[in-house]
Amino acid sequence: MPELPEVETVRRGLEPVLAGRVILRAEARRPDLRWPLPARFAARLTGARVLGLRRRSKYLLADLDRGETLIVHLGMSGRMLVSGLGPALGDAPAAPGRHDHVVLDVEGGARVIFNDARRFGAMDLAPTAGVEAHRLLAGLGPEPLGNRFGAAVLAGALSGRAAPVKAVLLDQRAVAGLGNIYVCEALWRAGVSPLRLGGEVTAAEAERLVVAIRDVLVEAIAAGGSSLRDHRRPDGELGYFQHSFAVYGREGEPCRRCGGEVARVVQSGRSSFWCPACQG
DNA sequence: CCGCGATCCTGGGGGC
DNA sequence: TGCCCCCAGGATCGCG
Repeated sequence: MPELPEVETVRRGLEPVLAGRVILRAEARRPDLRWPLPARFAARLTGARVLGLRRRSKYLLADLDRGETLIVHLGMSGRMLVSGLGPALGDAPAAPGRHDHVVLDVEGGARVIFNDARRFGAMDLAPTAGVEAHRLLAGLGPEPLGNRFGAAVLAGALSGRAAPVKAVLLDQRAVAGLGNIYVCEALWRAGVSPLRLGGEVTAAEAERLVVAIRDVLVEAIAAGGSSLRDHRRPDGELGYFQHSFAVYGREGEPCRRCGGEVARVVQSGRSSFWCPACQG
């Protein structure tokens, strides 16, 4: 599910609930997520104060006052849901249900539940110092909205690659945080076919791709992400960027630029949506 | 090293 | 209503 804009939306929703607060109680209801939860997971969280919430690519990082950082990946279907904000809001802490794998009760009465039907999500705890060297984070490329990403960096990642540009953009080592939706949308905005080989992408196209990637991510974050099936904001509300898709999920519908028909092609098992008329 | 198919898991939607 | 097949926002692993 969640690509960078959805994870950033979750981070922003959790921050006011978690930042500066003590986790009074933690419960691991199912330890077998994508990988097993680390030893003494609940005990290491219980009593810890959350110093702040960061995002790296599609990972949420909660820094704790004990020198550890909670690393969270939402996988395909993961959600972080907040309840218990108080009777004034008509909201009592939700009783954990099916697929609610981790429950955090926070100082002040809020409850944060990690729900993940498919269990492709993951959590781990690691020392805050050097957390960027954690095995899940070490190989990630630059943040697309950060200063270390640009046309030269992208061109370098594409250069010499025989894989389609679609695959290179999905590979988190080239640039970190894009998934199937935003790669399709960025390629459409840049006028580049997903089928083009990485090594055949010109410098001008790489520049257009950088602009397109940044624009689509910024717009999607402002919309609270895209809610197709699984994505929810922590307050349960939906994102609405799905209404702005130019190509994703629009096979057979008219291209918003040229009126041609949006096509779908499967590349390494994932659907690519594109306009053959205006993506060369 | 590179590219790609298979794989983990569950649920929703469409067709019959 | 029920069943079956296909599809899904991710990322790793192993094979050729």
